[in-house]
This record gives sequence, structure tokens and C-alpha cells, in this order.
Amino acid sequence: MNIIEKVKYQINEEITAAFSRLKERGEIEFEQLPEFVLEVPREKSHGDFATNIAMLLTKQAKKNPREIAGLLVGEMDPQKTEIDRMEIAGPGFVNFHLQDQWLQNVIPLVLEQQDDYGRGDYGKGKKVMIEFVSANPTGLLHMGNARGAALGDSLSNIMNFAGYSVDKEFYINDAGNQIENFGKSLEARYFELLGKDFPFPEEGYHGEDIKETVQRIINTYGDSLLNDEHRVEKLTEVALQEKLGAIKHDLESFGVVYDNWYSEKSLHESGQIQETIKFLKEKDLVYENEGALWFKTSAFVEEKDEVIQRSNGIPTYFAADIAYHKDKFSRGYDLLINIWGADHHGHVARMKGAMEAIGHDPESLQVIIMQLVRLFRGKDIVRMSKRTGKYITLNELVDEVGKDAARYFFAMRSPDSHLDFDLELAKSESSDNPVYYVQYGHARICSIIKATGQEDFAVSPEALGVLQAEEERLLLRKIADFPEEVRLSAKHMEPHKLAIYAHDLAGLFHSFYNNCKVIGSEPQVMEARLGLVVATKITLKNILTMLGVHAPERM
RNA sequence: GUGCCUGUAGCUCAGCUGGAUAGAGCAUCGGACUUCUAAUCCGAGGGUCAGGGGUUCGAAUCCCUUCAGGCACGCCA
Repeated sequence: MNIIEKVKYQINEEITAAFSRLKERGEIEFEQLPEFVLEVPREKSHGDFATNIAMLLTKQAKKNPREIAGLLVGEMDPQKTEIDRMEIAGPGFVNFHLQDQWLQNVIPLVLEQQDDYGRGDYGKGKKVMIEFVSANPTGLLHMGNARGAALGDSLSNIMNFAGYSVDKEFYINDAGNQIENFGKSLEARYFELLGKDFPFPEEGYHGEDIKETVQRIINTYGDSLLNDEHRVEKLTEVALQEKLGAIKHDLESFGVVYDNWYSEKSLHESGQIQETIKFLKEKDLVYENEGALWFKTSAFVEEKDEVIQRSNGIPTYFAADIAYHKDKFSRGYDLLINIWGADHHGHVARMKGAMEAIGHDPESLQVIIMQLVRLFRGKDIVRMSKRTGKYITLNELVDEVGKDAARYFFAMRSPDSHLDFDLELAKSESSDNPVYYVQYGHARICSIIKATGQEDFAVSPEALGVLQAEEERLLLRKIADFPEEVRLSAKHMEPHKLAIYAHDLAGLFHSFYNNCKVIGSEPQVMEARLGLVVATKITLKNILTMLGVHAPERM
């Protein structure tokens, strides 16, 4: 239990106890204590915590809220908590002001836990798989993939930190129609680059990178494939290898390393897809119509039924995806998280239905839908399309904006936001990028530590008592909040909460920095402040690490 | 037409299971470097939380509805 949780728990217990004593003595009437909240007031003059319980009890107790609040305040025993004083405010809130000490204790804790400060056991070791990016290996990664990569990687770090056991997986779509198109496009380019006439397929991939890939194949194999009947297969295989290698490389340079890469093709070859279809047939969830096999999506969700095997006998992507998720569960995962672009949201309901069909709680599949990224260069929108081959790649993004800025930029926005990414702005005003604000805080602290010449130091509890300035208290409080922020960020699967927290924390530090000298202060003050800034540094670093952003020693 | 996402300051966005006077960055204006890093800080201005109903002690948050934008509705993935 972290510091905040502990204090809240104590106060909660004492509120409950106080009301049951009041009830026993007949001073108040209620059947059952309503679910109340103990929250952190926005306004700091309202104390460290506040509860709304008095307002919630009015009907049952037939008393006005301020009267109820008065009873509570009179009955609560501050000895059992770290409460310094209580007050009744507004319509009937009870505000709790805590003793200074409870917050100061956070500093020795952070100094002791170091890289582990903020780590929790909220996830209880639950096995989680996060599948993200999973882009077609027919081209390079674009901005949407970059967003997914930043999100998925940060989320997995955060959930690991919060006590889950998370694996990251990339699903390789190396089967199906788009691969056929890919093969045909390769074939056409192959002929073309060898000076032969060949029609370019209508739905082909026009990307320049494909031409380059084919040119490399020609450099290696020459024109030996011209008369090879397995020409398309061979071209496809070589090109896929190359594309996949590039994808892997680009992701690594973005700080994203997967635990596993899973091939869709392997699902076809192992027979798992047919097994899955058979399984569904046996459950009477599949029927035939016009030569195709349909899955009864409508039995689970309000969707129309969906084809899982085409009349030509080839299973659809949906069938493969069901088999894939069946496989994920069979590997022992308790929770599956998928990160998809908004253009796939229509797939969510039927996948959840399918999870039910294969015997799993639909809620054990969580799909995070992220809205699309619109790319701008100044005022001009840059259209992204793999088919026409005009798009900015992840690689180019990293080259242009830098890994840290790109990762932070994506991480700090809710997946629900339709985000406009202006490359020119990100480039030209890079010093205004929020990531520098946070990193600068870290660098400044490193600089202070260096100036003291101290490597290791302890902080005595007595010294911490001197931390009374507003800037010091706010910073302390923010640091104490960190484990709770991690927990909430993991619980709601929202990495952007931590990015925003990091920005707030850095802001409080910068204010502190401008108002409170560390070096050159009274020895005791310096000792306490040094403890405070080191705790800040540790916290900042732990967040940046989770977000995949470098925490620089100097800038 | 149906479904999902979005609409909060000039711009980009936060706002946790409903809480007290709606926040931050950028931009604008005015201040602070003989100092542990000015990539910083302090202050000011800037709002019909898209509009309208409802739920209640209390709504940016929940429900209904209208409007606007994005996305999806295939024997594609």
C-alpha cells in the first residue's frame, strides 16, 4: 500500500467507525452507510482530503448536511489517523488537514526505493498481452503505427510497473489478400525494372520503397525469376523478410522491443484456423449461405453475421483473428489488450462476440481504439496512403523530430483525441516541446547534485521538518501521489495520465527551483532540500523510463 | 441511413468512479539572470465547457435530443 492509499484507508476506516458509534448511540439514523468518496480537493485551502458523506446521508438521516458533518467531526478520533484538523465547508464537505509529517516521510521512502519507487502490486501478477502496431508487412510504418507503438509500449511498461505481467506481441499479417496484391505489385516492378512490359495491378502498392526492394532482389537474383513459376511466391517471401526486418529495426530505434512476433500465416499452416471453424461449427454458431461460411455474430452482439470462410474456401481475416485470440488465451493470458486504429473499430464488437463464442469473458479482451493521426507540414495536410505510397514513415519521424519528442508527443495525448501532428511545428519549435520541459527538470537536478559533490546521502527525519515553503509542500505532495498515479494509469489503461503528471511534477520543481535555493542554504535546509530534489529526480526518471524517453544528465 | 470517436481560452489539449471559484502549454502583454542551467520562473488578459432539455443537494462529467467534424459499415484487412 502506498502512502496515499494508507492515509485514505485510515481516514475511511475512522469515518465508518465514527458513524457506527453515532448510530449506536442513536444520534443519527441510517440503514447503510452510502458509498462515499474521499478525494483530493482541487483547492488546496480545502485540505489534503475531503469527503462528501454528509451530503449523501441527508435523506436517510433526515438532517441537513452541515449538521451531519458536525456530528462526524465531533466523533472522529484524530489519534487513529494522521489528521491535524478538520473543518466543515461549503454545502457539507468535511475537509481533513493532515500533519506535516505524513508527507515528509515520502522522501526517505523514495530514496530507499529508487528505481522501484512507484511500483505496486495492483495487477497482482495477472498475465496480460498487449498486441499493438501489427502493421501489414507490405510497407514501412507510418504515423498511425507510430502512435500505436508509443502507446502500446508505454502502456506495457506502466502495467508492468503496476504489478501486471505484461508481454508485447506483434501480429504479422503475412497472409490474405493484401499479401497477394503485394506479390503482384512486386512481380510488376520486377518486370518493369528489367525493362519488360507488364501491367501494374489495379489494387497494387505504389510505394517507392517497393521499387527499391525489388531492385535489391534483382541485384541478388538477377533475372532468374523471369521464368520461374514460383516467381510471385519467391518475390513475396524475400520482400516480406526485408520489410519485416525494416519494421523491426524502425521500432527498435523508437525504443520498442517486442517479446514475440506472431505470424498469421502460421495459423493457416498449423490448421488452427480450420480447427477454430470446426469448433464453432460444433457449437452451432456457423452456417452456410451462398457457398460461404458465416459466423453468427448476431447471437452475441447487435451486429450482422460475418463471413469466416469465403466461397472459394479461403478463411477470412476474421476467422484468423478468432483463431489467433484463441491461441493467445491458450498461452495462459488472463487479459488481452489490443490497440487498433479507429478504422478498425467496427471489428471490436464482433471480436468480443467471438471471444464469448470460444468460451471467454468478452471483457477479457480490451480494445483501445486510437483516433487517426492527421499529419501536417505547416498548414498543408499530408495525406497518408500506403496504396499510393505517399506517407511519412516512423523512421523519418524519428529523424526529423527525435525519438524523445515523438514518443512523448504521442504518449501525452489520450487515444481518443484526433490528433494533428505538425512536423514543421515539432521541428521549428522543438525547444517549446513539453518533453524538454520535463527533461530539463531532470537535468537541472542532476546539475545540483553534481555541484554538491555528494553521491550518496541520507536525510534525517528532523531535517525534513524545515520543508515548509509552499513550493516544497506542493512538490512533496506531488511526489507522494506518484504510486497512485501509476496505479490509475494502469487501471484505466491510459498512459497519457502519466505524461501529464510528469509535466505537472516538472512544473512544480521549476517553481521550487526559482524560489528555494538548495546549495548555500543552512545545512539542515540544504539537507532537506537535497532530499526533496533527489526524490523528484527519481520520480521523473521513473516516469520517463516508462514513456521511453531519455532522462538527460545535462542539456 | 446505422454505429463508434470528438466538440472545453485565439491555437493544441488535460479535467480520475458526478463535487466547492473549469486548468496547462503555445500565442499576446508586463516583470525576474552578479545566483544550483533563463530550454526556467512570477504576474495579467482571455470561457455561453457546441446548442437545448432532463436526472439531483451539485453536471464539462450521467441520460435524451439537435448541430458540426472524423472514422467505419465488403465473400478486404
